[in-house]
Amino acid sequence: MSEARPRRGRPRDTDVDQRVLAAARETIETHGYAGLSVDAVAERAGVAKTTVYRRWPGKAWLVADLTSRLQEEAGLEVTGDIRADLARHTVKIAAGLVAVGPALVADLTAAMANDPEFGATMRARWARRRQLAVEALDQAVRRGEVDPGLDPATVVDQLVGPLYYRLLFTDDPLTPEYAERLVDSVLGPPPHPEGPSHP
Amino acid sequence: MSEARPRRGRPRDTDVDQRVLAAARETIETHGYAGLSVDAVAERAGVAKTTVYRRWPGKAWLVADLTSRLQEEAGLEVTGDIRADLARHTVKIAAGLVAVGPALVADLTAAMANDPEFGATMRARWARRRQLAVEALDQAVRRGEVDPGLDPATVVDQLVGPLYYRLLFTDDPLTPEYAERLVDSVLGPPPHPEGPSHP
Amino acid sequence: MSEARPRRGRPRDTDVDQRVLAAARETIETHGYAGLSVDAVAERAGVAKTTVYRRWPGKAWLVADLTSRLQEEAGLEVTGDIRADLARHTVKIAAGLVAVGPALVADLTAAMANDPEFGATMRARWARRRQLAVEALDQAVRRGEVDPGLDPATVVDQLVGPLYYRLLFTDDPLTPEYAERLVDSVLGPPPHPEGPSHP
Amino acid sequence: MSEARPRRGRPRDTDVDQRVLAAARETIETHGYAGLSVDAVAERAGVAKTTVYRRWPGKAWLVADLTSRLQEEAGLEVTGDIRADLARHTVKIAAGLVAVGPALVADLTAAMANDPEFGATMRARWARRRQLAVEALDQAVRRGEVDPGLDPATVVDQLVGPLYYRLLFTDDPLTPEYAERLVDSVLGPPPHPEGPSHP
DNA sequence: TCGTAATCGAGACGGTACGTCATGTCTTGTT
DNA sequence: AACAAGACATGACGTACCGTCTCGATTACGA
Repeated sequence: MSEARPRRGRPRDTDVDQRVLAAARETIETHGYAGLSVDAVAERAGVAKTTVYRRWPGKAWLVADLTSRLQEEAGLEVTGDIRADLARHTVKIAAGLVAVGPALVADLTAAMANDPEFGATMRARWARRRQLAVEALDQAVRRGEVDPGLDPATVVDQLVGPLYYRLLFTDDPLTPEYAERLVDSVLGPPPHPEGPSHP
Repeated sequence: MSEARPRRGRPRDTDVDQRVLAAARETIETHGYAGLSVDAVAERAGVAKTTVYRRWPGKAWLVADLTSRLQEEAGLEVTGDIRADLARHTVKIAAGLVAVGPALVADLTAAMANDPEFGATMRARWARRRQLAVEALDQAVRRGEVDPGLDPATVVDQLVGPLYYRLLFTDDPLTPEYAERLVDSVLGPPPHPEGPSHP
Repeated sequence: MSEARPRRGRPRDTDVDQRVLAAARETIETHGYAGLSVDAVAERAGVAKTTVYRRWPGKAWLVADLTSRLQEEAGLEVTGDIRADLARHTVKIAAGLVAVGPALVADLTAAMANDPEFGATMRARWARRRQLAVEALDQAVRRGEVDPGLDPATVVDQLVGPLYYRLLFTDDPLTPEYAERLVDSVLGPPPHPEGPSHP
Repeated sequence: MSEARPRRGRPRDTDVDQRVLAAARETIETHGYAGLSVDAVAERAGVAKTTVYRRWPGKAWLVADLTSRLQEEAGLEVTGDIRADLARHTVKIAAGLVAVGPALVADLTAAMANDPEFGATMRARWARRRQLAVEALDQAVRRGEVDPGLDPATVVDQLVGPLYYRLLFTDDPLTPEYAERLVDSVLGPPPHPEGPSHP
């Protein structure tokens, strides 16, 4: 990736990325998302607009970068207990979405729909995460850990889709409990040590 | 509902709405969603821009109106067979979303997030539809038609949420089959009283 | 002028003119001249915009009407003492201009320049007043009352022109003293009973 | 005066000013003053509207700039013969006003009355010119070159005021002869040291 | 007394321009 | 090269007037 690069000329100021991203976050906090213009961010970061565009191809990419740092990495941990794994995963994603907030997500969505290249990139990024969850679930199905009638891809959509839906299209809060309820809803109620649902 | 108003002043030209909406639809079809400016729509409709703004507070409201007409009215029909009712409903919503297309949906989403008033209005509009489905499912639960462990609101989210999710965030197509699969996935496989498909 | 007119139909509401003009004056006082729109005036007068346009061909004509009522009729009184007559006349015009104010005058000026018909009408209206002054002065010249080298038309312009000039283009106030000074300046200093300027 | 500025950022395209002003002049010539919109000028100049607004705060300022270039610089030349100096000056101003035309002048006047800041700026600009003439005349008075009873400021108003008055409020033409007649009218007929025209 | 004609209130409508905002590119001089 | 500064093209936004129009509801006069 970083092949010896001869790197002629003045080297890049290393903390510019941080300053810009911080400025973006602060701008959103103080002036709301609507006030997030590249000009404003650059000025707040004490950086020229040119410098911003040298690092990110456009506003959408900058925002995408910002959001991916706001979310903790929602990598799926596979422990063998698929229900718990999915629950943790779903809760993490929900938390990430809440941290980022509806405005950012919505704007990125619009950018994805209007800029094909950006859309493809973002979709690919998320596809990987989704694929991991699907595979884990698929293996659990094969292991007989969950109802064999379930389609793994559909189930995963039914875990993640409602998160975005709630965030963007309803007034209801996106809580960890909600995320867990989603898991129970598709996988069926969890078995209890004492007194299972089907005695 | 409010047909009793005294009707003062010059009445609105009845087909202006139609002309504007038609012009908007045509503009999107020919120039893509990105080319949809209020100026362009007004000109194409043979109408003054001010006339457009008299009827719709802004571009977003016009587009929202347009989309709600592009979707067939996804009113939930209650027949007593909740599974079939929900399936039909979900398929309809999916078809509506496909008809409207990701770009429109995404942009409206962004508008909702940036204009609080618009967001509130749209959310309220959809909340009604959602409420109907929740209530129908709730009654089916009480009737014992479906698993009593299911939370109606969560289930409905798991039917509708994935539709938006697929449309906006994945490359996978949004088909009627997918919509039906969602129903089966949360409600469990359909019972086969008289002869299953593969006996 | 008012030839027997059959006067069919509903007669005009007699005090509408007054109400509209009053509303115009009030609007200027409270919202400044910039806020003087026909809509605003009509609303304030409790009158429909149509009604305004039925009486005045356009905004400029309304404003012209308003100004002519703000100025007291500056008809030239001829007493035989041309210097005193012109002084009184000039002072009256100055007072009228001050009462009307620069904004109104300026806007009427612009309207005159942009609407030929309106311009012609207004010019004709003032031409009469000007002609009277010129004739009075001309007779005084013939009577030997003033310097025979003076051109009456030029002198009158040098009395009235500076009034508009001061009002519109300088910061200096338009006082009665200034108006009188103008007369002295062109006609030479007034003769004194005891001790003339050239003993 | 301020040529010492560090010159940061991309320098302004030097001929943009020229192109815009030329476009404005041409637009007025072809489409009349009424057709002078900032949009039209910008397009004709091959320049973005924003670029116009970067240089001139608004339409009025642009037009004002244009007019000041249409008038040849009416700086007062002081030769010692005050009568000739003032005559030349007055003729120049008259010529400038004619070149600019009543419509422009009238509209600028209206702009001055409606936008206080613009008005103040324009008044200040002209005040300098006026002050110069007043001072020159004042010195001539002290030198005994003209009637000591004359008030310099009043006289200057009586030279310039009638020019505007004729241009804007009468149908009479604004000729050089008229301008010269104004001078004779206030200063008295010119002395004929060596042989008058009609002895 | 009843119809006819004009007035009035209300507000829709076409038209035109305004000034603003944000994106992303480009052009300087400076480090 | 990277960087700061800022000019520039582009394109849309929403607003404000103007003057015209189309309704329904009045209000007189004349047949």
